Amino acid sequence: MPPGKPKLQQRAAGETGRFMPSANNLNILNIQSDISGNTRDRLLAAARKVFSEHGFQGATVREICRHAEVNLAAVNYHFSGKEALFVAALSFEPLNALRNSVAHESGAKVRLQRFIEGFLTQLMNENGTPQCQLMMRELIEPTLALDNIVQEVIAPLHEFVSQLVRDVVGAKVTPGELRRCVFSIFGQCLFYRHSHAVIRRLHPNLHYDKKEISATAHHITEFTLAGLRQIAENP
Amino acid sequence: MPPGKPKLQQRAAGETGRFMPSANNLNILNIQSDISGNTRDRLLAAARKVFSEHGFQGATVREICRHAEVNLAAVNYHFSGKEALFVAALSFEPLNALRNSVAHESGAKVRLQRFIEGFLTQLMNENGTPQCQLMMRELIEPTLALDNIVQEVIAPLHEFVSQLVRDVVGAKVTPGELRRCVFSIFGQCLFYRHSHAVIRRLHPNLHYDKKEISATAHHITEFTLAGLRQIAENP
DNA sequence: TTGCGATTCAAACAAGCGTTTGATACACTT
DNA sequence: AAGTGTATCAAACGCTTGTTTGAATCGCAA
Repeated sequence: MPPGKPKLQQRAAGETGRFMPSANNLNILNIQSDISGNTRDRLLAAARKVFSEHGFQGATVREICRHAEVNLAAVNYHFSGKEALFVAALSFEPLNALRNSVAHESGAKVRLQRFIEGFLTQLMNENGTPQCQLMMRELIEPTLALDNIVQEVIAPLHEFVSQLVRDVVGAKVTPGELRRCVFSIFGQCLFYRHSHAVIRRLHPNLHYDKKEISATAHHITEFTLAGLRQIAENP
Repeated sequence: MPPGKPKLQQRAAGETGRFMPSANNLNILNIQSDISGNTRDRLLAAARKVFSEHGFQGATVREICRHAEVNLAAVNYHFSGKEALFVAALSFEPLNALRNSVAHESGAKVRLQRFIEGFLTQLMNENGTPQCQLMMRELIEPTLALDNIVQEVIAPLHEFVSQLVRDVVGAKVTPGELRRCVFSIFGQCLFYRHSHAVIRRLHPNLHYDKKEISATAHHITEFTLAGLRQIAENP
């Protein structure tokens, strides 16, 4: 039993578990399990996957634990519960890294192109980080840490794109028009994630591999730049 | 008890319930309840409201029945269960009506403008039909009748917008570019619904009344037309 | 009035949920 | 070798869910 109130563990980074549980001791048979890391890390990885697929309400801790091959009680031992696990599974690094990597490109149009392509890649990359997809899922099902997410990631991201738009259309654009331009950019990108179930049914043979993502990013960039020029010319 | 297997009632349209239940007999005190119609219709109305707010998984039949002021068992009596109630609550008429009303406008740009404004209105209108919002909710949480919805509404809608795009950019556009243009249009519109929780947090003082919806529709139209012209000129 | 089918009711049911429990197994210190 | 704290385990708890049940109530017809 955990001593006192063991919730919200104070663990040093990289600390390893003490033993392998009997359900996981495939290694005594020299069988390599494809599960890596300790229980806590496996839980985080499984949580990102399951939460991003089914949403917070749709995901069950039993499925997460089954996927992580850990005991059911591990969620409440290593975290405080399902909700804390969700918050811990969130990660703002990929999107912040994208913002930073694009920021010191030269030329407004290049920065816009790079941002859209990077953003689309994070949204669509199936084998990539589900952390971004997990966050996008939260945007639609606003129950938990949305206030925090907006403050930490979304607002800086919108401000960043706002600056990109200003660099293209000039600083004399009205706040309302600026906001709508930013929304048009995000809307075009997010559509591919939010509506991907519909897209799959409309075009069953269409797969968003690296090439298709690149073509899509090129389209959105050209489409957007033309729209922005239109706004700039007719204020 | 219902005779045999009473599910999937065969009811004539407009048939009324036989008596007012004791929980609802406010009329003996001459108190006018704001609930109108029979049990089945009240259930449908409440289901549209609750489902569109919380999604299929998030909504509970208890909340729906409480909202409809109806006994809990009514869902399984008048329908076969929660899932059948959801399917029955879906309504394709508003979007099909929009398509038809726009179809016989003259001029491609006018049709596009009218469609975007009408679509945005159905998406955002808070006091309006929650049927469209209920359907849009289903697009993100693809569990139930999505195949049917895509076939009945989404596919015709995309085909309709595809024709609008062809009318603007010409028929020689490639299928891939055509598809991406349609996605850009829908993406810009749907953003305001899918991300409205984020928008509310980013701009707390911004409310999408009739005037703001109109301005937004105007922006999307101009933005899109410029993008389409760009596509048409650089094939 | 009596009987009957349709409808509504309160109550309970079975299943699934997140969470808790107490025992057990391990690594490490003394 | 014994003790201590950490981690995992199977099992159960309390609660909510969708659904079912059998009785009660209504309009209506004989």
